[in-house]
Amino acid sequence: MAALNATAACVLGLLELGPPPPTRREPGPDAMTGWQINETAQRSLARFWNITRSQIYLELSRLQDAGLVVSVGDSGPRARRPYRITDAGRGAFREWLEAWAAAGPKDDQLRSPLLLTVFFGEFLDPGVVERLLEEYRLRHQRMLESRRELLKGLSMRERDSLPGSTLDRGIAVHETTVVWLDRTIKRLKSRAQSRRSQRG
Amino acid sequence: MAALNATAACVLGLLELGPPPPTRREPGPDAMTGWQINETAQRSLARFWNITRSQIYLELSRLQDAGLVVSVGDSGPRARRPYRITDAGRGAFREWLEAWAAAGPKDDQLRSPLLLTVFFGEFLDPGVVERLLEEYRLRHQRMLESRRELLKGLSMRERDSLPGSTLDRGIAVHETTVVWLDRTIKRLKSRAQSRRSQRG
DNA sequence: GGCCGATATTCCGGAATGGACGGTCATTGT
DNA sequence: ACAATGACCGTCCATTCCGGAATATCGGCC
Repeated sequence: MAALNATAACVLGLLELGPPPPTRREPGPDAMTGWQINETAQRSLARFWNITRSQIYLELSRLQDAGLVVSVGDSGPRARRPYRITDAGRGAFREWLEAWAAAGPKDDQLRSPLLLTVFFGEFLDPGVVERLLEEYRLRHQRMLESRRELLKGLSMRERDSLPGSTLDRGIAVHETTVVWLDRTIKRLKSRAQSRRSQRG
Repeated sequence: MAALNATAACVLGLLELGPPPPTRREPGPDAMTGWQINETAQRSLARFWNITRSQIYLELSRLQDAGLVVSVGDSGPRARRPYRITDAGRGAFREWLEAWAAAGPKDDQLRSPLLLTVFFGEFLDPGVVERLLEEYRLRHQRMLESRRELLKGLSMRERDSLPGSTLDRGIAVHETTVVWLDRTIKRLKSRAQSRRSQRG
């Protein structure tokens, strides 16, 4: 059987973790629809591992062909189709995860619109850059707060768990970003200042 | 003319910035080969905006078709083909950049093997996770140092420039990561500890 | 003069992206 | 009762992105 790709592995992983208890809706025990998988992914994984809906659905049908998930019969209302992970699926996921870990550390791949804009910022009007950075600051501040709320809602046990640590790191990065944005905005302003005084 | 994609825009931007003076080789003034563009990108952009060699070459020939770059005649030794940005290219880049900035803030897209492993870490042997995190720590520590070196090599003016700020942020993020890794490793160890004492 | 490693480009298959599209169901207003 | 609206849910598509294989040229070294 062909090796899993990252999205397929994540789908399996999320299925194995099962639907989050609070949101748990009809789709029987430990079954999730593509839509639910996507929602869950967006709330957890997506912060550090991008995933798209279309790819999730694609992988779900491939995983079904490979017998790693099964579509549970009662498709309920609408066209939604809940899937459950099989034993073969659990095995494949473990295998993938072990190979993944054994492959050793790999660099992050990032696409940061913020950093790209700053990098090419000298070609833009300083005022435009400054306004944009202020907007980013606000945005990161908000995210920071919302994630702190999230952390508050966790039990001690959850906070110390490995998935909990990923939240920790999100918070740290947002904090760092806000501080860095403040510094960068200040620099921009002082440069504008000195340019004005040179001219005047 | 069709809108530029991100890679095409980056190629134009890098061409406009021109080859870095120290490495400057034959390819006439302000001309760069695909290879050089890629090298430059990997040293600067790539930290926060992923780019692949194959896409660079693809976009170069498209940009040439669109008249935004020209291939300068003297292809020198080997099959290498230097390109220079045209006035139309400069215009297109400015346009793209302004539209990009005007579109407002956008979230980063990240693919972090480290975070993904931690997220699914409960399915792995704790020892394996711990070793892996140690390796990541070492790696980030090294990157941190190399980027600090880079910063030291910059003039005051360069350090305060917008591209210089992106370096700043890289340093901040690596620092944060090392601290977070230490914390996470410590937690892992203490969990192993308490599990052992429960059993014993 | 032949081999090797660095330079340089091309090509390809698969994965990822983002948005458009088309249905279905629940609610709400009339 | 019925229409309209909007939230659900899944599919599809064009394009971009990714990584590595294949290829070819050159410089230096024995």
